[in-house]
Amino acid sequence: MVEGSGGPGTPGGESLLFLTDEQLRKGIEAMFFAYRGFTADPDRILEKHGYGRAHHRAVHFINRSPGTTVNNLLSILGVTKQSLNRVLRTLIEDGLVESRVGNRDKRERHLYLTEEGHVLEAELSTAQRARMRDAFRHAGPEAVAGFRTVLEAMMDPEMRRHYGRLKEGGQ
Amino acid sequence: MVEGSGGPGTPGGESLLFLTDEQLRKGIEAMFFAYRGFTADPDRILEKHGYGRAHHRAVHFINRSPGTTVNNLLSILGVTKQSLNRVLRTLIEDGLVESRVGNRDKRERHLYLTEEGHVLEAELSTAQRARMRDAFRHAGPEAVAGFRTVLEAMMDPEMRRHYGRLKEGGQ
DNA sequence: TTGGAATGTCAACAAGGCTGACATAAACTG
DNA sequence: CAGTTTATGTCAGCCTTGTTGACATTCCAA
Repeated sequence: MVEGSGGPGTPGGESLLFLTDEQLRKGIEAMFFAYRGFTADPDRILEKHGYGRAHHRAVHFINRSPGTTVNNLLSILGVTKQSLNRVLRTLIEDGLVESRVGNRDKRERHLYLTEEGHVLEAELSTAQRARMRDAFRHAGPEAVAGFRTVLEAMMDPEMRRHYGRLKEGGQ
Repeated sequence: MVEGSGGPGTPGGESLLFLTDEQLRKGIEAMFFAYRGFTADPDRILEKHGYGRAHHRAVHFINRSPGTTVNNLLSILGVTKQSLNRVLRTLIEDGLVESRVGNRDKRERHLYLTEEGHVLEAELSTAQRARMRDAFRHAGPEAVAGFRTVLEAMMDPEMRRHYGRLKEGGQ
C-alpha cells in the first residue's frame, strides 16, 4: 500500500498515492456537502411557488429538450410513471407545461414549457447557474475540466448516455 | 458578453469564455447524473437491510466522528431533530448505534457505532469508495484535484466548515 | 433558583418515491 | 382483421423522510 514514488500531479501519472480511504472519504463528503449547496438556491425558489425538486427536474429537462415524450423523461429521471405523472399533472394544470399529442405516433405526448413555464425555468436555472458560475470562476478552467471528468466517470453508463446528449458544443 | 481573448486553459486565467449558459448547464446536469451514480450502490445495500439514505448519512458521520453529539449531527445533516431522532432510534433499537450519556454534560448523548454498526458502515463505504476510486483512477490526479476544488467552492460556507474538519491529511 | 440548552417523544402532515391493478388508444404483427 | 404490444394516464395504498407544533425531562450556568 505504500507508494514511495510520485505524488499527486505526477505527469501523466496514474499515481495511486491519493487513493487512500481517507482521500476517498473526502471525495464522498465533498459530493454530499456540495450537492446540498447545489440544490439550496432552487429549493428556496421552488418553495415560494409551492413546488419541489421533482418539479424542477421535470421543468429542467423539458426545457432542455422541448417536445420530449413522457417515456423519454421517465428514462432520464429514473422514476416511475406514477411519480412523474403526479408532477406533470400539476405543472400542466398550473399552465407551466403543455402536453401535445404526437403527430406520427398519437399515443405519445410531447411536452413543452409554456411562457409561464419558461419564466419559472429561468428563475430556477439563473439561480443555479449563478452558484455554478461562482464555483467555476473561483476554481478556474483546469479545475472545471477535472470536475466534469470525474463526475462523468461517476455516472452509471445509462446516465452517461443522457448526459452526452444535445449540443455537445463546448469542452 | 463577447470575450475574444484567452480560451479555457489560459495560464492563471480567470477566463470567462467557458462560462456560457450552455457550459453551466452541462455542469448542472453533471452534478445531477453523477449524484445518482454516487448513491446508487449504497441505495441497493440499504434496501437489503431495510434502511434508507438517512440511515446511511447518520452511520457515515457517526463513524467519521465517534462520540459526536446529536446536536452536532443535526448541524451537519441539516434536518430537524425529529427526523434525525426517528432514524437514530431505529439504529439504536437495531443495535447498530450506541448512545451514551455525556460525562461532563449529562444532557448530551454521544453516539458510537457498535460492532454491527461498523459492519454495515464498512459495507456501505466500501461500495461507495469503490465507485469513487474507479472514477478517480479513470480521471487522473489533476482531475481529482479540480473536482474537489469545484465542489468545495459550491458548498454553503457552513457546510464548508464541516467539510474541512478532521484529519486534513491529504489534498 | 431560575432560565435556557440539549434531548426525547408524540401527533399530524406533505412530498415524492414505490407497487399493483386497470383503462384507453394507437400502433404493430401475423 | 384479431391479437399483442406500447404509451400514457389514473386510482389506491404504502413507505421514507422531511416538516411543524407541543410538551417533558434533565441539568448547566448565571
